[in-house]
Formats: sequence, C-alpha cells, structure tokens
Amino acid sequence: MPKKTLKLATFNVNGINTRLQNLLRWLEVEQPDVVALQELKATDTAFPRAEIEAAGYGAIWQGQQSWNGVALLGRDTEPVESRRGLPWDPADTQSRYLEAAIHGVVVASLYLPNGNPQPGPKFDYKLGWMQRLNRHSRSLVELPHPVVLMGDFNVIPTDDDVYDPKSWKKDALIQPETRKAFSELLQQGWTDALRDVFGQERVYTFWDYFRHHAERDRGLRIDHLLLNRKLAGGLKEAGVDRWVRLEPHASDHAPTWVKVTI
DNA sequence: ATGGCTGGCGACGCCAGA
Repeated sequence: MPKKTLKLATFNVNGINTRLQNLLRWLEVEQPDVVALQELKATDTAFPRAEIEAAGYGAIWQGQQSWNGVALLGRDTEPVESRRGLPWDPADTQSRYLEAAIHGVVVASLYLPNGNPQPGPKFDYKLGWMQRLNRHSRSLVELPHPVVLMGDFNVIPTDDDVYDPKSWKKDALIQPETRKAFSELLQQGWTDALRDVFGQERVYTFWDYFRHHAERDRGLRIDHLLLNRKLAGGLKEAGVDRWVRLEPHASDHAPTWVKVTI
C-alpha cells in the first residue's frame, strides 16, 4: 500500500467557544489531518459542531461544564471512537481522555490533571490519573497499528523544558513524582516526538499570560506527542505553531505537531 | 518571596489554570 504523510496536532484551546476564531484560523492556515483538542470548557451541547464541520473536519468530543473537555477532529473524515475516559475509576467524572481511529492512526486526546497545589488531593488525583494512563497505554504501545498519545500532559519532563526551573520548583508539573510517572510511560516504548526531533534545542508549547512571556519566549514544554514503535519509524518532522500563541486573544498554549508517514 | 494575567460563573469577588 502506498505511504501517505499525515500532520497530527494537539492544541489546548483554553475554551473552544471563547477562542473559536483562533482555532478556525489555525485549521485553515495549517490544515492538520488529525487534531486533538483539550480544555474545551464547554458542555456537549455547546460544542461548535457546525463551524468545525464547515471547516472540513469530522469531530467527536467529551464536554463538561466550565472545565476540562477533550475532542478529536479528522480532516474530511469522521473519527471512529474506541474509548471515552480511562478505565478503572468509574467515580472519575472529569472529561480528560478520548480515543479514536482517524486516517488509519489510533489517536488519544488527553488532558492530564494540573495537580496544583501540591501536596494535596489535587496532586494525588494527578498521580492516580497518571498511573491509570500508564496502565492503559501498555495495551497500546505494542499494537501493530500506528498509535499516538497527544495532549496537554501538564508535565515538564526535564529542566531543559522550562525557561527557569527555579521559579517552577514547587509546581506540580515539575515534581519528581510527576517526572517519574512520565518517564515510566516513555520507558514502555513511546517516543517523545518533539524531543526526538529537536535534540538539545529548546522548544516550548505553553507561555503563561504574565510579563509578556510569550513575546519573550519564556515558556514550558508540556504538550507532548508520544508515538508507539509502529508510528515512530515514520516520524519526519515536528514543530510548534508559535504564531498562534502570538495572535490577539490567544490560548496560553500553541498547537504542537508531527508529520509522519504511515 | 510574591504576584503578575485570563476566563467562567453568576453577580463583584472567587476559583482554576500552569
């Protein structure tokens, strides 16, 4: 079968309705084939289905009032849903995980809990969620099909992934327990695509709204695309559409992507 | 060491984000 090239992207939109024009403009300019969205901050009925369809994308979503919410988009195709929510905790009602087959790739859109303040119950929830993710991901990494886990992981993997590690010392995103859980996930056999492509070079995906951090490129790398063995062999390029972060009324995250052949 | 910014909720201040 002839190989095809796909652009797979993840974007924490920080409110899909608040930032719909930013999202639509990015889709039009960059034309990704597969998109994972996080932080919809919208209920299921408030999802802007018509506008997304008019832009040329099929979509599935898992909304929630006020917070969280994840979605998957396929350019000129309807995602085929394979999972909604992580297994093993029926009491967890937060909308943070959605999985589907799109253009021949198994794709997860995940919004890992922030976990602040730490220590405390929110940090415990984060670590528990990571344990469940790692348990579920073991069933995906060795699949003979291409698989990508992408989203806002809320993990700063190393001190090279933050403009100033000292100022984030107490943050849940940088704690040893957080990093250990993420490292254990990678050790299952996942490829951290941005780090693989950029090597030692600095690359960020999030810049907070304070002190003109976006313009000064003082950011964090917390949005990740993890490729299973089958997909990692086809990794060609990776990048961050930082221009989206510099637009008026922007999300605090930028779209982060890979180009792969399958 | 702290607070700086932004948005949702629902009624002006509080919470959550990272």
